[in-house]
Amino acid sequence: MPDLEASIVDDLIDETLVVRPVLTTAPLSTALSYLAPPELPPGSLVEVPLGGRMAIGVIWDGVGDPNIDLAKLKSIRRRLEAPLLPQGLRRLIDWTAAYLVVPPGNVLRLSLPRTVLSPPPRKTVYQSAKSYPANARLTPQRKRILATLANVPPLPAVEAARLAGVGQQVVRAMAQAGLLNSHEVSSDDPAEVMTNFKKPALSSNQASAAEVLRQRVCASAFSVDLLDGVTGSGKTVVYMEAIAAALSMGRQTLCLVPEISLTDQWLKRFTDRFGAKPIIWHSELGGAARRRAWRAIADGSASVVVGARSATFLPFKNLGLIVIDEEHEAAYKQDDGVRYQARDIAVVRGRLEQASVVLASATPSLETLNNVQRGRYGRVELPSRHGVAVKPEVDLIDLRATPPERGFWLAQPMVESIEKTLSAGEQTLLFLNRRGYAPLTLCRSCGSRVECPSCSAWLVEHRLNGRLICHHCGFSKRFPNSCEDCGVEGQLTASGPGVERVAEEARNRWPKARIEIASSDTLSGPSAIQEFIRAMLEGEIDIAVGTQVLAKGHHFPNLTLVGIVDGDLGLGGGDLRAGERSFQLLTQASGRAGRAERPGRALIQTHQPDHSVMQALISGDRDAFIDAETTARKYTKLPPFGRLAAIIISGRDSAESERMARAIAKSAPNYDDVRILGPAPAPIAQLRGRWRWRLLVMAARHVDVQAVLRDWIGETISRGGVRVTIDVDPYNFM
DNA sequence: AGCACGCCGACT
DNA sequence: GTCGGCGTGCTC
Repeated sequence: MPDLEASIVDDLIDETLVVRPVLTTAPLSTALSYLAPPELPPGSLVEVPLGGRMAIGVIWDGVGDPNIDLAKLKSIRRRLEAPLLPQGLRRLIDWTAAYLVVPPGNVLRLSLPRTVLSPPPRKTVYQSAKSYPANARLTPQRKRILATLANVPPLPAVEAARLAGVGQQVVRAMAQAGLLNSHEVSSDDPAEVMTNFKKPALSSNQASAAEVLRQRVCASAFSVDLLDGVTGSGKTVVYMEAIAAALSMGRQTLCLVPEISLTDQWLKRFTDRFGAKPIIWHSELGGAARRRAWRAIADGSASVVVGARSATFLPFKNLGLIVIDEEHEAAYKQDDGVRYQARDIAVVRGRLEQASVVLASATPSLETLNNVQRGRYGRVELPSRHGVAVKPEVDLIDLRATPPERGFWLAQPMVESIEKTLSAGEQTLLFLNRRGYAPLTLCRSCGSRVECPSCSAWLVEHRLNGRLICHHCGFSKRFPNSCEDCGVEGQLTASGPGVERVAEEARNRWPKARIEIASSDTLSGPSAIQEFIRAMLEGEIDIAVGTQVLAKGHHFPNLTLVGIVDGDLGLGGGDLRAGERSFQLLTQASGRAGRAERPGRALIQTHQPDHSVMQALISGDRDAFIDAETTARKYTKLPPFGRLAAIIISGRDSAESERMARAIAKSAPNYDDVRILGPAPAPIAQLRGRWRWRLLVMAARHVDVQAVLRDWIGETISRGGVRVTIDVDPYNFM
């Protein structure tokens, strides 16, 4: 018998109940069936009994399983006081789960972070009663309260009392006496109202690009456009006009940005344009702010949301525009848990919501450019830089011909250029995408290398705090005096450069120059970054030595030289996107030079001056580089010309993991046009104490890889401490 | 994911 | 004699 007595919702006691699907956040392969009132709309948030406890779920679309054993059926316990999960999002969750071969409940969890479910705090507000009871006494204090409340919206007691200059007890007594009415309202402040505050002056190129995007938004249909323009061409100004169009259509905008790269500069431009701050969504958001944002997005009062990749799964009520800034950024790929590519999912969401999608980048991804070529995406180009700045001149320094002296990292031509820049009173950026002092510490006595105890990776020396740190798991320890293998003292020696070491060299060469390091270690948090930017702008720094935190975004008018210390870093590693990514990063870094009236110069130190990435950088011919990469991918049948999925097997026990990996490989089905590589130990074989093996599935474009994976592996599973994870369209091969 | 059910070590 | 370790399996 169905469990009826404990189950029925307070306000639904007399309803007839029917079988309905409810998706919970448990990692189950389908929605479960429950008894629920037929008139509860799909998307209602409900509490249901699940395996001896209560779980949060959402009434899903369609009908419940008609073949379900009636004895198993339970009823929903209650409906939660929350906005509906909109239909577009429900369809997106189903689509994403099927595409990534993960349980839909896991995807639902991305849309329902725990904290958003707590009911919004309420407060009691008071207003004057329509008519006063005959026996009510009107003292002078009471009259002042009535006068105060006469022409304002209902106020909380404290507030009314303060404005009237009386105690709040007066207010409460008046409510008792029937002189005031009270009611409960949400104590959350409403989202700020955006207006078409201040239209910017646009160049003619920008104006025509903005017009194309405006028309797309006004068409209220699905479309995708690449907004393609070099750094400084004004992409932000242009897509803000698309946001203005969405505002005027009364539809919401989602603006995705990589990580929390949301700068004060960007926010200032936004508020200057629209007269109010957007809703901001990222992983560090606190509980209350998160709940407020989520509800405002779901009830439609939030008109513009700027967020990191997790914002892709927010419950927009009426989404009309999705902007993906820096669409090529690898940070859009989530690399644990539900491994989604936010850019790709956002495009699907655009289709489900009949929204316009704008992909903005100076160095678009090969996948996006391919979609443009195939005519699936439009392209809006911003050809020239806005204003007077010119592209930097890019030159290579062949490290084979002019290597730096032993123990130094800057080659002679680089040193000379820096000296020229210093004497001209201009600024230099030395770019090296490697934190710390040295990536490897070895013992001169026994030759051993200092490794992380729980990862197969070297510990990186950080001299600023005297520690050795694992960049993969965060393990750290004090720099030891003696080698742990042979015990010999004073023989541990740094090998290879990090930003700290390059800064040390620069300080030795130019003792009078003001040199600062900019990496996530020295610039932790927005205030430190702001301070660094200020110091750069005011000319308090001559040479900045930085990692990719410096590669993008900021305008430093007096920065005229960018030196890439190791252009080859990132080219190796057998990652299919290594060349593309390297090109993007080095283009971004080089683009820092000379943005105002002064022409800039970028110098790249490399051992491979003939490499296609280096040639593309000096010629500035992005399209030729992309063509070559595209041809290579076509030939090797790699994405977007073929499909790729990784199967990652990991466990604390090395032998168990290997055995599982081999068993999975052995059970591989034989499909046409599907190749299976591996199992092979992952390049970082042990990570955070887990031994990892990988298989790679390569399939032709027409193959339904998801079906293959479902048949073969099922969803992500965990047995005997060994975890099997599927990564569709992997970005990270480590 | 939780939480139950289920078989082997050190404790009031 | 039990309390409890977390290994396996199910949740409408």
